[in-house]
Amino acid sequence: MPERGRPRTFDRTAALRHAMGVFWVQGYEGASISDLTAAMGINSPSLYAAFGSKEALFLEATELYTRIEGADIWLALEEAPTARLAIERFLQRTAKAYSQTDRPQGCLITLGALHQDSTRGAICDDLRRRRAENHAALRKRLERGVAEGELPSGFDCAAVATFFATVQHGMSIQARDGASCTALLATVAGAMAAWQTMAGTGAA
Amino acid sequence: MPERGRPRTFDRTAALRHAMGVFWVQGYEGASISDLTAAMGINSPSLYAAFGSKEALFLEATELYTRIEGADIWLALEEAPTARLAIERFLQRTAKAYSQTDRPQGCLITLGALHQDSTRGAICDDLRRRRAENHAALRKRLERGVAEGELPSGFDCAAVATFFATVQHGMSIQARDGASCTALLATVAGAMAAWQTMAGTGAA
DNA sequence: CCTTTTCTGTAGTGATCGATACATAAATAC
DNA sequence: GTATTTATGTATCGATCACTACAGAAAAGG
Repeated sequence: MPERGRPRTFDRTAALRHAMGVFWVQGYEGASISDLTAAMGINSPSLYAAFGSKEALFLEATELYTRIEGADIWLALEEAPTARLAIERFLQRTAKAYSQTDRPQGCLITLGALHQDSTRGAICDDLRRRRAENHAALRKRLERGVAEGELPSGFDCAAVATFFATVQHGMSIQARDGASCTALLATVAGAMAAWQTMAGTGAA
Repeated sequence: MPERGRPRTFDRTAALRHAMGVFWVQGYEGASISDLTAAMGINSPSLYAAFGSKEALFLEATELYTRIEGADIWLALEEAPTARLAIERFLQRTAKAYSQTDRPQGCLITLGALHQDSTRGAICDDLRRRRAENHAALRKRLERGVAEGELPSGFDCAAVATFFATVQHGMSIQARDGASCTALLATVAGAMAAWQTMAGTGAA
């Protein structure tokens, strides 16, 4: 525990939260160091001393985002008694969260860095990994549904997880285009309309 | 027809096509003038003389994209005999087009500029307008289905159009993450699984 | 006290951003 | 021919990019 030296005069976590907000609105490459330091209330040397680089700051911001903003959505998967309810509540919470007007619309993980270029492969890789984790969480919940007899044994959990993950990704773009919670819930209803067909026939 | 003056030494349309490819891969702000001129085989003064500005070049590139790359997908809507087949073929052509390996994955209109900032409001507005046009095309095809008796009179065409547009947007991100055509077709199957439920109950 | 360690603000670094000035080249108009 | 018009290549422009050198300030260790 390094208590030596001049103590930091700003709240590191609060600054990180502000940086997360900037990345959320503007994306990785759209957020300049000036934007970040202005929002964080510090000068650039403090940013580099505390976080290392813009890239490292972004990675910490996505980690915070996953923990703070994303947790509630994904908790729905575990808590719901059936796979069907789990998916439905997961999408409904997504609709609500993505359209809140007191924060940026859509998802930082989905929209943060879609265009790979030479300098930010690590950023894209990190976001892709997180998106893959989300897909895996959906698939595992569906597999639990199969194991518990709610879904037929031939159910293609991976394909259905891809479908619902794709819907969620699309909702990020709809939300970024200004879609209301009501509009997003209409999409959720559409996605859930697929459930009975898929659950009945063994999917896909 | 201005035949006066020194004639242009490059093919304007071919250069525009190359610029479109750069914007498609890297997005609006990810594509630098250097990237563009290198791909177009010209120097920056020629770019500005022929296209005016980076912003104007992008707008022309999206227009070309809509006309060349997007036409085939949207033609499916008009040609198919039923609304159901129209939507299904529309999504299937999307799956194929977005996953082609001889061009960038996903859609330029969807992925080109998702982060609004002060300098590129016109770009975002243009892409949003094109996305809105796509939504309107889907809605109109569904309304035709209602008019022709294929769909019930209470069918919520706008909401269902939103659902399928959202799926298509999500497919852009999946494709950008490396999803194969097969994987995208699984998502299409999922989306179409919703059809019979929506068509039977009056949707949403 | 003095040294060490760490943070802070000022003021930059070289690189690259989008966009141009300028002289020259190549066409038409007369 | 000369004048006019437009395109081209070189060589930038000021602004901003991500990042940092440096000196002073504020703490602990001795």
